[in-house]
Amino acid sequence: MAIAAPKTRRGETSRAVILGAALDLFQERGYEATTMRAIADRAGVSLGSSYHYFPSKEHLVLEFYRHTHDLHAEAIKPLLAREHDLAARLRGTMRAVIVTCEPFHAVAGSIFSTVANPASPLNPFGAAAKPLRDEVVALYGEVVSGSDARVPADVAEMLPLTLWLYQMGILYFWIFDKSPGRLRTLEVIDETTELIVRLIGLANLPVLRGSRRRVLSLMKSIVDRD
Amino acid sequence: MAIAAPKTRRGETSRAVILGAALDLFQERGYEATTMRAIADRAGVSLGSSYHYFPSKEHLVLEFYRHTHDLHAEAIKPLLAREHDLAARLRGTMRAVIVTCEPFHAVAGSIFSTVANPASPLNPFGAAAKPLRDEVVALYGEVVSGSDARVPADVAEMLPLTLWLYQMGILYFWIFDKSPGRLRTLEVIDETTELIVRLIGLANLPVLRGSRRRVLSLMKSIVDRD
DNA sequence: GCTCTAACTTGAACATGTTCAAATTAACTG
DNA sequence: CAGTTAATTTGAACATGTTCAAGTTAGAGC
Repeated sequence: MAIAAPKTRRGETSRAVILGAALDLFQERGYEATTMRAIADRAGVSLGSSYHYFPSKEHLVLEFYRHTHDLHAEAIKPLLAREHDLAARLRGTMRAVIVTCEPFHAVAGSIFSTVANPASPLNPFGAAAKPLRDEVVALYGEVVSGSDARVPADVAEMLPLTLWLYQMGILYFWIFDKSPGRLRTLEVIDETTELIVRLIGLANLPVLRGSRRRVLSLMKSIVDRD
Repeated sequence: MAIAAPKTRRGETSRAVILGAALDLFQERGYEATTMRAIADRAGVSLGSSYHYFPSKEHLVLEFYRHTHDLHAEAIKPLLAREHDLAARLRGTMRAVIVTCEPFHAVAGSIFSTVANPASPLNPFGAAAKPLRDEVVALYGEVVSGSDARVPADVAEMLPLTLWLYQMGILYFWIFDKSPGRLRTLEVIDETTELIVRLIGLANLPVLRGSRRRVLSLMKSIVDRD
């Protein structure tokens, strides 16, 4: 059920032109208001041709995801190279998510819900999304490992995955955010990233050690089971 | 955009019979596989008639929500009357959620995603869902207030809302749970409810007081803003 | 250059959520 | 009981995601 890879140069061109049209239209009109016929028209191909490359309208969303992830990863490269304070790295990374996704704010809601469906092949927890999910988790791994913070090994193991979840939470908040310049979300990012880093620092307190072990082993069992 | 209330006895009957057919079919075939035509057929009315009472297929879901909430509230009454230990109350309440929703497990995925859409009138954070949301939050308020746990006032204020969110998280986990008898989710409930209660107990620790204040004021500002 | 095959393209056809103008029903008024 | 009106009911029509059988193209092998 994977997206069929083009086998010829003509195919590659068609695929690219369809995807480009889709991304444009999603941005212009939103996900639901963009019809497959409109995408085909804009791309200059027939309706059926679109379905040759993308099994469904939803599958175009996965490409949309990849597109924004690539933009995001590119955007934070300088930050990750320069900055070594964990709070600053995390804050910068999250801010960049928001900034990168801003052009798609209007679309994001319907996309989010489309993708939240566990039956959807595009569900972030599912198999089809694994390559991209792994990339995103790895990116957060780099945010942590490239910092000078001393993170206990058991925490460090689960942290990237946790931050990936955290990013989804922030994105869901951002979808609802109607404040000018999405300042509200930026405030929440500043506040929560600092809290997260502080909490990591507290994880070594003797009183918290028991709970921490339980939280981590619970998370581990959930991840491993799937 | 609210659901049109019937004005005559005939109307009441029609509405009830349509809703009943929808709930049955959702259970039998799932949300997506249930067509509006099938609902109308089963109810013995015409397609257009269904739309007279329910503006969209999604609106039928809200009724579905209310239905399960009522079942749930009824199911935990004895527990809440008898038990006063917070952990036990919370555990029992969450277990009852899963048990109550079990017949709808197959449907729950698509419903969840439908409802997760911020543009949907049924979004749990939106206006249309407010009456039901308030009821659910109030129920968790009772879970807390009826217990003998000593909860700091500022924590107690945000706790019901937090538990409502927690319930949604558990439900999302449950949707993915394919273990026999949904035992996996029950385990997670047992583990997390205990962690929550323990965390509440820790909230008074001097080292945590600062973070606690910040978390709570952040949550408060988010809730008040909306 | 010819043939063959796989890749690609096409548009009609289908299913389903939704809309709407017209028809029907029931209840109230005189 | 006749007339009026509002509620209800109907089914045809529309838009859009998706499928598919048939047609077209381009490149590999000879």
